[in-house]
Amino acid sequence: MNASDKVIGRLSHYRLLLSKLESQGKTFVFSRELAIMADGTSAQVRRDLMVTGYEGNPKQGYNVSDLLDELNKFFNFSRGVNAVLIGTGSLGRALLSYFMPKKSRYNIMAAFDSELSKTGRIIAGTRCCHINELEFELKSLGSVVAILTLPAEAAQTMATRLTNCGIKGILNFAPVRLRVPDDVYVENIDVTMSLEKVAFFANQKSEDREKEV
Amino acid sequence: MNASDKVIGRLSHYRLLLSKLESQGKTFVFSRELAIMADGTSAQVRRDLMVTGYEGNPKQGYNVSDLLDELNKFFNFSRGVNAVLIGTGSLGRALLSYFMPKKSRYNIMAAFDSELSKTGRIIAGTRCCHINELEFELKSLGSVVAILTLPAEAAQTMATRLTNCGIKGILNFAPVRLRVPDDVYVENIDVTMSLEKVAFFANQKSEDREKEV
DNA sequence: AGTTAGCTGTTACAAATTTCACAGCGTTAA
DNA sequence: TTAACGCTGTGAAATTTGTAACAGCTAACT
Repeated sequence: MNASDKVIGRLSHYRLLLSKLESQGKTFVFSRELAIMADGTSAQVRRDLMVTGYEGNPKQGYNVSDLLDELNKFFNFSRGVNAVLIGTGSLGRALLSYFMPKKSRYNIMAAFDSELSKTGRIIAGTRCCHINELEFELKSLGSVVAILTLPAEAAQTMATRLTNCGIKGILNFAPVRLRVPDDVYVENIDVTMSLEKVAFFANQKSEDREKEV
Repeated sequence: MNASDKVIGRLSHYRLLLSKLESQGKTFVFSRELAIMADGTSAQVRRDLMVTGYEGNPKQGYNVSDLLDELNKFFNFSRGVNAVLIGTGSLGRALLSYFMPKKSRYNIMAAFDSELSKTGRIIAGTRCCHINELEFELKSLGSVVAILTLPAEAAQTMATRLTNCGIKGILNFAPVRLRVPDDVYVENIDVTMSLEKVAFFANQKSEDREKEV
C-alpha cells in the first residue's frame, strides 16, 4: 500500500472529524458531509477512504464508529504516538502544554535542551533532559518520532544525531530543509513562510477587489 | 499574474535563503545551489523564479542582492507584514515571542483574548486587548492579516468576525476548516495532523526496513 | 575576434492529483 | 416482491504540478 502525503493528511483530518461526530452521537455520515467539514469534495473523500479498505453503505453512508476504528487501525496508533521534543524555547514549551500528558494520544516522552538551566526540570508534565543524554534516553524509549523546535543553525546537526539513533520521523519547525537518509520522513512546519504566503495572497485579493470596482 | 500556493511558498523560502547568502557575503548563486538548499531541483527553482520576472546571468547565475530585492518587491513587503493575533494561550504567546517586535519584518500589532485576566497587559512586547475591542482596533490598524491561535470551537465565529472587518488573510492554527468568502485566503497549520503524518510514515519506513531484511 | 563551457529561460513532456461520471448496490416504500 | 432512489466505488478524463531537454546567451580563455 502506498498512499501519498496528501491523502494521509486528509485521512488524519477525517479521523478527527469522525471522533467529533461520534462524540456527538452521530452513527452514520455521508461522504458529502465529511467533504463539507473537511473543505473538499465528496469524490475526494470516497477516493481517500479507498486506501483504508473500509466500505460504506450505499444507502446510509459510512458507519461513524466502524470507520473511525478502521482509521485508527490504519494509522496503527493503538499505543498512541510517542515523541521526543528537542529545544525548549517558547515554541517547544507551547507544544509541551499543547500535548500535555493526559487523555491525549500523543505522548511526549521527554524534552531535551542544550542549556543546563533548562534541564532537570519538569515542563508541562514532561521531564527535560540535557541534550547530552539524548542517545542514552532514546535507547530506552523505543520507537518514537522527534519534534524539532530549535534554532535553524542547530537543526541539521540534531537531525543527523537523531537519524543515527534510528529515528524515522521528524516534525521540523526550524526554517531549514533537513538532509536525512531516504528512510526518514520529515515534515516541515515553517510559520514564517506560512505567514508570508497569507500576506501575499491577502494583498493580492485586496488588489483584485480594487480592480473589479 | 497568478502563481500557485506552492510556488509562493517556495519563493518565500528562496527569499529566506537569499537573505542568508547575502549576509554571508555571497554575491552570485546558481539555481542548482538554491535547489540543494531548498531541497528541490534546479529546473524548479528557475521555473519558480520566472514568475517574478527577474532574469539571471547564464555565466554567473543570479545576483543575490538583486534577486532578493526583486522578491521583496514581488511580495510587496516594503512596509513589513502587519498582523493581529487572536488567542493568547500557550501557542499564541509562543508566537508573540517568536515574532517579538524588533528587527523582524513581521509586526504583530495587537493580540486579543476573551479572558479579561489576560487583557490590558503587554505580552512579549505586544499589547493584549479584550476581544470586544477587535472591531474598534482593526479600524485604526488598516490592512493586516490575522493569526488564529484559539480553541477549535471558537475559530469559525472569530473567522466570520474577522472577514466582516475586511480581513483578507488568515493563518489558522485551530484544527477546523474555516468557511470564509472567496476573497479571503486561509492557510491552515494543524500540528496534530502533521504529527500524525510523521508517525504514520515513520511507522511505514520502519516496516519497509524490516521487510528488506 | 573566435571558441568553448556551462548556466539560464522556456517549451515540451511526464507524473501526480483531483474531478467526473456512471454502473451497481442496499435500503425503503408500495 | 418489486421498483425506485440516491449513495458508494472506481475507471477514465481533466487538471495541476514537477521534470527533462535544449536553444541561446554570456563570461572567460586562446
